[in-house]
Amino acid sequence: MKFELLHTDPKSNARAGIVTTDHGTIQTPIFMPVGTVGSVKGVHQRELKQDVKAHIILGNTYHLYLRPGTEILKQAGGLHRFNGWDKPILTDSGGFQVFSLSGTRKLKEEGVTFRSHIDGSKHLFTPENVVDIQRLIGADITMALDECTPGDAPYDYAKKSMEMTHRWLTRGLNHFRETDPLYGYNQTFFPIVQGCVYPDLRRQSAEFIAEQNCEGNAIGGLAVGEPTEKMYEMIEVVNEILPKDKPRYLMGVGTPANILEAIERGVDMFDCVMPTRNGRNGMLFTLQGTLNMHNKKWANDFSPIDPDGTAYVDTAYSKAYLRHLIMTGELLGMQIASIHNLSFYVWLTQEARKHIIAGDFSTWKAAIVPQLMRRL
RNA sequence: GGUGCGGUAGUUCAGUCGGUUAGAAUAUCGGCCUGUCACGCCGGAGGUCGCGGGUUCGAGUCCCGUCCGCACCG
Repeated sequence: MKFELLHTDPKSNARAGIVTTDHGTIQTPIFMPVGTVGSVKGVHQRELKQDVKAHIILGNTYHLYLRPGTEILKQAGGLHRFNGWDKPILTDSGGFQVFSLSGTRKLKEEGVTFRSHIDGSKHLFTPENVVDIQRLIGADITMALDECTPGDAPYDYAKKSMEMTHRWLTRGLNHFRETDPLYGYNQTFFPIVQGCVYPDLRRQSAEFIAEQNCEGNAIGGLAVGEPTEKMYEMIEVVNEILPKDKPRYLMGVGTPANILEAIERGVDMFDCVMPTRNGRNGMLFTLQGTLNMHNKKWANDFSPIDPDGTAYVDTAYSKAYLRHLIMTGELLGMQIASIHNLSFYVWLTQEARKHIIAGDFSTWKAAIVPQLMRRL
């Protein structure tokens, strides 16, 4: 993997760059659609390319390991061959599941024991075997196993957790460097900054992560319950330390406004389930603000879903029709909403990129953030 | 015409031996969702218990009448 930094905004830390992988390039800043089990829910690969214009999608180690399992993925020749997506893929390590499945897991120095949410069976994830699984999945960008601490974790817990995440990182990275890709193209490995909402821990973590000299770095443990301003503050603290010549990936964030604020603070890559999950649940993100398609006021609004939108669905269908589909639980409604939201998210990051290159990012951002936060 | 069963929220239905403010599902209205256990979750509103009498301290519940629906028998 290679990263080329093209422009930095003179008035902020916003950057435009290009990540090059063996499966193609990624124009940063970029939003990456989440495809947990090897599918971006409700959106097929052709739409991801033609409408959403995704540069890269995610998969999840925990979910893919449980189903279909590594044996099938190996037989398939990796996830790209399995799901027909020939552009870059990034896999999360399962670190988020350490957080989200906290009711059914046990943390130890060795790793984390999960109880499968599907059949209750027990599985051990270690920093090393998570590398092995991601080798088998064949993601272009793999992630270290971390503990994503909740936003309200006490200082002592956050510190201990961060230190373990660092020890896990050393083990995972060593194992990654000792092993080879399986399918004839390169893979890379991103470490993850933790430290909760505590600036000194975040600095300490960012310094440790920066020392590893990986090809890209991630910021984790944010948007997990802490106030939004704390999140922005932590991004600033961390990005003062993370190397400028490597891409920075803010994991799991966020709303359109969150993303622009993070871009302004020097983040290059994002992923979030919001555009797909909230889309399936009837929420639309647009440049004018968010719409709840459940609201009665759209029932007879025959105007296009999003007149400013760039996707086919934005003008092909009316709000009234989309509301009808959502209210009747039609799969097509979820598909249209997902395609619209993902298109908007990718468009938004690419628009940010254009403004960074043009040199007017900050004024553009300041003008549209209040719009994005409106509720229509 | 007779007999039986039924009539409770917009809809489909629970409702104990007669006992506090008649419940559920669904629909509807509104909210939530941040490295997906998530086509999910939370909440609001919605009732002259077909109608009219009666018994009772108290009736959706028991009795009488009546209307409507369904089934069966003439």
